[in-house]
Parts: sequence; structure tokens; C-alpha cells
Amino acid sequence: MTTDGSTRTLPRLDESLLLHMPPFSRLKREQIRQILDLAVSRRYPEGVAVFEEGGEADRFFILLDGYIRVIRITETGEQIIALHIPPGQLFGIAKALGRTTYPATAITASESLALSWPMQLWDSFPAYDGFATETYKTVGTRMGEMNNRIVEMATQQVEQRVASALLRLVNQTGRKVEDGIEVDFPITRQDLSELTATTLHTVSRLLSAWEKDGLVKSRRKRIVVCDPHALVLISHHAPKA
DNA sequence: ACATTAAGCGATA
DNA sequence: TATCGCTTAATGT
Repeated sequence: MTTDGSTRTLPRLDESLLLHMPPFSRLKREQIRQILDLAVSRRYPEGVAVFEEGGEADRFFILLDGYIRVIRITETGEQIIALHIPPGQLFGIAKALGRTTYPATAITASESLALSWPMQLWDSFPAYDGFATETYKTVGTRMGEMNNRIVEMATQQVEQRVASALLRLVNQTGRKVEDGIEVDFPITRQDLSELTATTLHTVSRLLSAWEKDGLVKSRRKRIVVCDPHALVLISHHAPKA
């Protein structure tokens, strides 16, 4: 925000920023220009809240770079990680859920860059070709994913849940490295346990066991999956009575 | 099949 | 040096 009240940030945002983002990829340069001129660009250090659960949903966002962790707090004060958002996705789109407040807290899992717009503009954006269908797709995918996790929590055992969670992480946010696929942002045992409703100790023991068998490689805050197929087998293993 | 408690170690800031 | 991330063993449910 500048002193004259305009919302444009220092250098004019480059159009290539949005050119390949799914919600805007079908737009002409001129339309992208319009949208960018309405946007605020902001960099967030690792571990800060972009917005908080219950807060007034006054802006919506698209993640250009980095990763966002969507978390909720239970009655007893424990954190639950709902999902992670990769670059190119919209988030904080409360109005798409018919809400005026944010339903969860968004924390940066790594240093991130995001554009945001005032929520008042939400109803005008579907005029842009592809935006509406893309947001429906995003909302649908996320609901499906959370739905799957509910079934998972209820039916699968811890080892399978952690295996599934790890697979989702590398599928959605994985980066190719020397000896496998690495989760592309810093992630602790605690984080993984909050994703799978278990304890960091159990996660630590599982990762140690998997590492001994060559399925994964991990150091502090970093996890590499070396043998995805073996993890798939574990995740599909039927619960034993 | 898990969680919890406790102790200790190396990495990181 | 203090804190954090992590591991492991022992014990509890």
C-alpha cells in the first residue's frame, strides 16, 4: 500500500507471473494486466500466518512460490494439519465456500510469494474465462482429499496413514533429487504426526524403520522417498485384526 | 497396536 | 549456550 492509497507495489508486476497459473492461463495479456493491477504482491518468511482461522476473510490469494500449510486447532488445543497448498493454487477463497471468515489458518511452510485481491472482487472474477471452473476444480479436489483422509483416519492404521501422507506429499510437492523424490519444503516429524493424527515418536520410529529398509532417507526437516512403490504397498496393507 | 514418559544426543541459531 | 529436531527404550492403555 502506497501513501496515495493505491495498492500497486513498487515495480509493476510482470504478466508472466500469472501466465502459467491454471486459474488465469486462458486469459489474454490484456486481461492479466487488469488483474495484476488490482493485486497486491507480498513475500512471506517461513512459518508466518497469512491469515487465521475465524478472521474476517477480506482478501483471497494465489500462491506464486513456496508452500502453505492449512491448519486447524482442536478443542484441546492441538494442531491438525489439513493439507498443503503448492504454487499455482488459489487459497483463502472463503467466499467459494459461502463464508465471510476464513475456515482455517494458513501458515507458510517455506518462504512464500503470493498475490492477493480484496474479497469484494471475488464475484467479478468469474467473468474471466476459466477462473470459475478452475476454482470449482480446486475446491472439489480439496474436499475430496479431506474426505479421503477422514476415511483413512477411521479405517487405516498408523503405518498406512503415514505412508499415504508421505506419498501425497511427494506426489503433490515432490522434487526430484539424487536418490528419490524429496518433500519440497521443511517438514518435521511433528508436522507429519499432525497430518496423520499420531505422535512424533511413532513417526520417528516409522521413518527410522523405513530408512533401515532403504525406503526413505531423512535428515532434520527433510524427507526423501527412495522407493515410492514400497510405500504404496504399505499404504494398501489391510489392517490386521 | 498404539500412546506416553523420559532421557539423551547432535544440529542449529 | 539454549533451543530444536530427533531417536530410543521403557512403560502404560
